[in-house]
Amino acid sequence: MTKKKPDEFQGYELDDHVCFAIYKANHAFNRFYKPVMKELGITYPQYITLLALFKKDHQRVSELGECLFLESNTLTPLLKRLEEMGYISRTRSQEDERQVIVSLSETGRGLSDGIIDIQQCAFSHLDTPAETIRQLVEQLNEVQAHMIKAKEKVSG
Amino acid sequence: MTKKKPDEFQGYELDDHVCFAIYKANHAFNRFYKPVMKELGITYPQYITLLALFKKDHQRVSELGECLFLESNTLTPLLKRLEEMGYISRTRSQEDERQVIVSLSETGRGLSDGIIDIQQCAFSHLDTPAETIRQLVEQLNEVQAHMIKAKEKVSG
DNA sequence: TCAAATTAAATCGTACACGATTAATTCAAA
DNA sequence: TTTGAATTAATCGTGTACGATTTAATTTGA
Repeated sequence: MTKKKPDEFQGYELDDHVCFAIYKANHAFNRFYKPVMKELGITYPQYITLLALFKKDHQRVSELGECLFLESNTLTPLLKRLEEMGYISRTRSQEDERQVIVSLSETGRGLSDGIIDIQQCAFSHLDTPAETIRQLVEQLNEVQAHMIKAKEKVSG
Repeated sequence: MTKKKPDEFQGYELDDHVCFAIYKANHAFNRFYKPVMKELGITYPQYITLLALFKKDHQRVSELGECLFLESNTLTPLLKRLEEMGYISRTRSQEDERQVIVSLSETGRGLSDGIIDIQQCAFSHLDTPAETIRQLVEQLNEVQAHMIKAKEKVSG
């Protein structure tokens, strides 16, 4: 019986801390962006989705899903809300009626100004050298890649 | 008119990438842990909650909320599910009837063995030197702290 | 050519997240 | 001591997430 008792349980410190540190940081970004995005009338996931459309307009639902790591079960209702608010349009492709093309409306494009201001604000508050942030992003992407591989190995 | 047009929109690269990198890494951990936790009959948030209880048993709901960054509106239903499954008990405090004390059951404590194995598996798949991970965690905690401060300044 | 396999999105059920409100208890000040 | 403020959970409504299934359109192969 080499297992620790619950009262002494610390978990495997490092992984425990990485996953929890990421959980906390993600929480913090959510909580920062949520109220400021509310002033634009959108949620944080809707903001992330719009960013993807700012970068590349007229994407299919599955294309958007690939870059956001979401599927139609999550995206469809989210996109319907953005459509109801008039920020995007959803139209069936002519060539392939199965595909739905998501496009920014004029109003939707107009959100980019407010979003730029908010991003600038967030970045300035990070108060961290650009190079440090660049390295952090690189490391996070590595961790992400490793965990995706881990998932494939462990549970398909 | 110095603002970029949507087609050229890149956002403020660094913040954009940090928040998105964290979003993606969090996703990856979620997707790794979800199926393996399912074999134990629990969800990822329930796993995080149990970790907090392994570290300190008999916490109040608000105490748990502080370390998990969650409030009763999220925790109450989650804890009720853990109680229904027999992993914890929820009892009103004798001294202060407003407080609910959350305690691990024998079965709940028994989960720690399986959880240790899973954490070991996750950590080994990270395939990264301990010191590197330690630094990453530190940086993430700094980013988190900065964003919490940013939120306070920007939207109370 | 036309039925079977494949693909894309939508739908459904369950479980978080969270702002806002409510209910019950305790504390505190007049 | 008694009313009003403060505290603690719980409740409610909306919006993600996601596994599993369904529907509709396209592709493939006999």
